[in-house]
Amino acid sequence: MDILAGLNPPQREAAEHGEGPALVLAGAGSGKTRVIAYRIAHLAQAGAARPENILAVTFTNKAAKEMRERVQKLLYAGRSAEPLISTFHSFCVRLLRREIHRLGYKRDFSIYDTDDQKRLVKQTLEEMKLDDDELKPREVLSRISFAKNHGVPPDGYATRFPSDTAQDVEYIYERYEERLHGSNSLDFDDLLLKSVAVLKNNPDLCKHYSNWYRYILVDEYQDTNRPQYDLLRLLTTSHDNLFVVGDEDQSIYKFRGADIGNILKFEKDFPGARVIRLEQNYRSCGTILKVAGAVVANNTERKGKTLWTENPEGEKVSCRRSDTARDEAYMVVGHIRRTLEENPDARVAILYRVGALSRTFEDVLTQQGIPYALVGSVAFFGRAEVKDILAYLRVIFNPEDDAALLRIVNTPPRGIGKTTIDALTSEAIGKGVPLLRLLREKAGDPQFPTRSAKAFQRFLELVDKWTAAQEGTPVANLLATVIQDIRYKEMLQKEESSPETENRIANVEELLQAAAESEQRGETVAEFLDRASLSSELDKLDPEARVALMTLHSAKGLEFDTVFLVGMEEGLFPHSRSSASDAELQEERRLCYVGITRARTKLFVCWTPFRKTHGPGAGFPSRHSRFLDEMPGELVEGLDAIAPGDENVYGPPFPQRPMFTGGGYGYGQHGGEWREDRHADWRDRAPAHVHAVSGAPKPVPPREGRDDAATGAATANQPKSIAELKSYLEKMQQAAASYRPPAAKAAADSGLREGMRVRHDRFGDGIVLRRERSGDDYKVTVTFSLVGKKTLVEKYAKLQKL
DNA sequence: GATTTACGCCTTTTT
DNA sequence: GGCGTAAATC
Repeated sequence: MDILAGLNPPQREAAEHGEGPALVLAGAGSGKTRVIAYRIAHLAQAGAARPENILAVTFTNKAAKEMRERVQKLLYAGRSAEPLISTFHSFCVRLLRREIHRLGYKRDFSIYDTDDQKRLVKQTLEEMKLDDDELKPREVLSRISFAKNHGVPPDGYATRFPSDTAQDVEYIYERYEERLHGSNSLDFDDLLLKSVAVLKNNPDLCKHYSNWYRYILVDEYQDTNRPQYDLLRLLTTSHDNLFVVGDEDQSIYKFRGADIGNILKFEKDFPGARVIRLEQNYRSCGTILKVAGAVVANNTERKGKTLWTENPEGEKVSCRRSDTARDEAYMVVGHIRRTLEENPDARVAILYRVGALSRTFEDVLTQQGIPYALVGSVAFFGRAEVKDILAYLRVIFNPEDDAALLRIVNTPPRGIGKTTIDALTSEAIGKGVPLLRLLREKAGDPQFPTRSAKAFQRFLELVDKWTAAQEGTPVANLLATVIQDIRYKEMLQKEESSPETENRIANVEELLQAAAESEQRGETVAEFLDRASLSSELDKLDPEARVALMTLHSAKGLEFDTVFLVGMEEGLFPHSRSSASDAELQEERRLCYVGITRARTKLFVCWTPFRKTHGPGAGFPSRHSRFLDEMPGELVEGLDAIAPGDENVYGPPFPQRPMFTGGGYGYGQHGGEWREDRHADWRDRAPAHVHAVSGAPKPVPPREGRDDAATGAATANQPKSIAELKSYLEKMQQAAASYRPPAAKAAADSGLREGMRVRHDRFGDGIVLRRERSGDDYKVTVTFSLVGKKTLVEKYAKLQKL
């Protein structure tokens, strides 16, 4: 059977490509996963390579899993050997578990997550007696990560990246690396870097792996970073059968070190590379594709390709302006409701730039009883209770894992307090000795305070007991013993008794279940821990879910019938923190492109001038996203709500500026020049744009070229007349008035009394237990039938009397 | 040393 | 309105 029969000519050309490098430029929805899967199957079936000599790398577990399933469908099931299809990170872990001893680590190394990393940096900061106002752990970490990924060792840091804090960072970086190594642990970056190092330092080993993996395929090549690139180079030392698939227009991980240059210069890096373009899109309607193309055409950093489709043109894209974020949510959910009524099998997604936007949509969906799947909250393995238990396992497995030990040494509380820990930690660091070993010394040290020593002894006895039992005990049983010994569930119950507790206990149970399943699959403890470290929330997105909520980043690679792109506002999208340079702006635009191209048949783009950022009172109107301006007016219905007017009525167009976080933004006129003024009140200035002007919708005039000024493309959204300006101002004022927190009224007298039955948006129905003054507001304690007792601030709770 | 309360910050994106 | 850390209190 010709397994390639279902492919179009360029897809087929790619799948049949023989030896040598190849670059497949695959536009959104052009079937790139398909091409990789078919190529793997083809290589194996045509006898070019044995399956086990094929390596395919992806970025997410989800993509790897999908790929595996597709390949399995194409090849006969039940082969003894299978191609290795894995993420970069799991491939590296696999490699390192075998080879890391060559770098002076033990094979039982731990993988530090962000929490662990932060803890480490924080300790060093404390030790240095530095205000963490000056240097935030997160910032330090990202600078360290940046240095590591650019091959800059600690002692070269300050010279290479001079700044007033560079010396401090260099010092922290140095300690950080020392302690990581001292804990026999690797951080995320290390997984790649150490893999590269081990291959680089051992040419024979490198050759061995390169010989083994005769054919290497890479998905999402545009997202590779420098170490990933280095790794691929090393793995291709004895051949150049590197087949990469990517789309420069979907490169959205620069902040994480992805280097779009890798895909742009592939042909230079791998001379003789065959380049294949996949430009036929099988996913979206013509209109959606054109809109996406028009937006991304504003980017300069691209190889350029034009997607086309045989799909119908479809409906116009709909642009919706709402008065508030809540209205936006109601509007979107209303559409979803109708969509699902028409077609219960439809798959719908709400996509946003920042995760914080999900809440309002969750509220409204819950309220209306529409089930949804949220990607990106706290992942299962990120839950505190799960991490606690796993930390126990980590310590048993790698006794040098200080970060894990610090996490569990007083969880549950066993009388080993912060002061004691701090003292011991600095001593351990000073001596360069793992914390657990120091604990052992102290437990037997007669000079040490007996109370603490006793506590240590009890703790160590447990650890020793588990360590002894580890061999030959199934992980799940081991974990069950741990949980019992430390009375973990009891601790959870003691902490708080609410539905949340049950949830936590359920999570602990689920972890045991996961351990048992892992065991059944024949995985080792290490493999179980590795999977926990490398898994993410996206991996378990229910593909059956009708409504999915996620960030634009998470949405890459997915597709939906209907997509709502919400929060299309300047400052939010493009995000203010990503609008400083043209390169960042281009990345935001690619993100927008990714969002648009997720939609199969219908796309909504939504915005509101009044999105409450944080806390009440910061209500400055925001401008609609410039990406809306970049969409062709004739393909988008509803754009006229942001009606452009005559260009010259009120002088030059207002410059577009990012929104500044922290205090709203505004523009004030000073000395005849528009400039940013964070404190300018919007009422004091002419509006930057007009919307919802009654009647006279005017098509958006064609935009000619781009204004490449540093401030971004200036657009013409001017009020058309004084009358319109007035009505605009009135609208704004009305909106602002209704925008005040309900507090003002509530504080006067909400009429709430103890014993009353009330309803809460999220918590459901309940009874007021207590109501007491607090400042110029009331605090109410309510027992909800669903979630139990909660104390709420009346002005925020928006309780409805029943 | 542990628990409770207050405050300040938040909002990039994540293998 | 939530979360995490710092300060206050037992």
